[in-house]
Amino acid sequence: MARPRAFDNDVALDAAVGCFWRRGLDATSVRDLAQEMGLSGPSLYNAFGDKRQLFLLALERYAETTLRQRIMRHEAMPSALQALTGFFDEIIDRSVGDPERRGCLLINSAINAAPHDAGIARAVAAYFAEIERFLHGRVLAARSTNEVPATVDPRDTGRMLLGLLIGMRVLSRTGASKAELQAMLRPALATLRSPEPRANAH
Amino acid sequence: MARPRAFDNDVALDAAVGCFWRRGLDATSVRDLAQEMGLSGPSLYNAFGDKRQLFLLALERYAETTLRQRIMRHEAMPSALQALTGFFDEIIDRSVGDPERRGCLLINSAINAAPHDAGIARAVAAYFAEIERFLHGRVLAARSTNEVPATVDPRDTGRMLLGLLIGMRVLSRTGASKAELQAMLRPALATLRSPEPRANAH
DNA sequence: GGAATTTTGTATCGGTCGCTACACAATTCG
DNA sequence: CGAATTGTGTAGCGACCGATACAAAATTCC
Repeated sequence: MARPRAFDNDVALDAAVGCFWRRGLDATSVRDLAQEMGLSGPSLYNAFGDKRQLFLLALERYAETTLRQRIMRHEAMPSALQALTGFFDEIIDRSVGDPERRGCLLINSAINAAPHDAGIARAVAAYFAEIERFLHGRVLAARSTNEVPATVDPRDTGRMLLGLLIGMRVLSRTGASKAELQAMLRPALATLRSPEPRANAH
Repeated sequence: MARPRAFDNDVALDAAVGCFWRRGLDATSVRDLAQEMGLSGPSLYNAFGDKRQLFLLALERYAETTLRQRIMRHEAMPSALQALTGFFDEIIDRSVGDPERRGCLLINSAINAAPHDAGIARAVAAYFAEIERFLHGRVLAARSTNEVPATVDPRDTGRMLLGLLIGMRVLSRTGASKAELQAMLRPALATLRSPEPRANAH
């Protein structure tokens, strides 16, 4: 009923995700965004509202294409314990495999956008809660199948793994090596695997 | 041999630390800094160089007055295990006790300043290394006095605790409660205290 | 083919950014 | 008391910021 758009919405959003991921909300200018998204000034405002709304849309796009997709893929695995280890292994690989060392957009946003904006803070907290729900759920599932001993507290352990995940992502942004990331994960996973050495020693 | 300065250097630096701590390097303007530090424009440049140099000085001031002071205080404790638990307890208290939820300046800087500035990245990595050295050293000391079993790997565990510390600081910036921070720490410290249940069960 | 509607590109708005030129004030040395 | 040196305050530099006015272009409905 009117002139059609000359760009693909999701492709443009992915480009915006890349900008915010690299430089954060404040350090990314609307001109940077427009250029990287392949559209010019007013088209951006016409399609995505102002810069803050575009940021929120980019956060949701990131959560959908990166976070939830990864969670669902690992929740479908038969072994809950392998889902946890595979989840972290994949994050390590993605972290050190990124030559730009962007870390995680959600975690970056928790630091540099959330404190000044209650709406962004609420969104980021909700995404964190999704991660924690996954971790907690997998620990719970692994316990129910005796992959993990009953002495492991699912809620506390889920939170610990979330904290460790965040720490790994921050350190990966400052250039931590794959070996360092694997090392810091090892004691935490060892807790899950064999907190009672006598039980599975042979 | 000339006109004396009308302000105290450290007092002004502490004010700069507060600015950068709350809002980060990019989001803090030189005008904000000058006002909060109680001096006007050119005096700031005359005394501290440009904004980036002031930021590096503020990082060092923060490390000296907050980080190293806390590390030395806990390294002086007779029990290395209590030094670790006390270190984390204090950080939890400081985190939830801060009404502005500023988190940790070093960690905030790792996210929003380090990626675009190799010098800042190097400084932040060095401060992280100081924390890791403390954590690693205390685990090592606790192991040598059998406060912690020999099965605990000091290097891996030190790195894990550093990652967990970072995660806690990030989550504290988004408004995590004291109970949540304590919960995520619990499984990690439990690993240190009793990784072999049969040994100290009674 | 118009009328209506939406997108696109140019040019630009007021505001803020980091930073500094310049004149003036305050101190030490002779 | 000058002379020399350093800190301070006013004013303003060019550059960039987020956001928009406006007209031309491209589509659908009739």
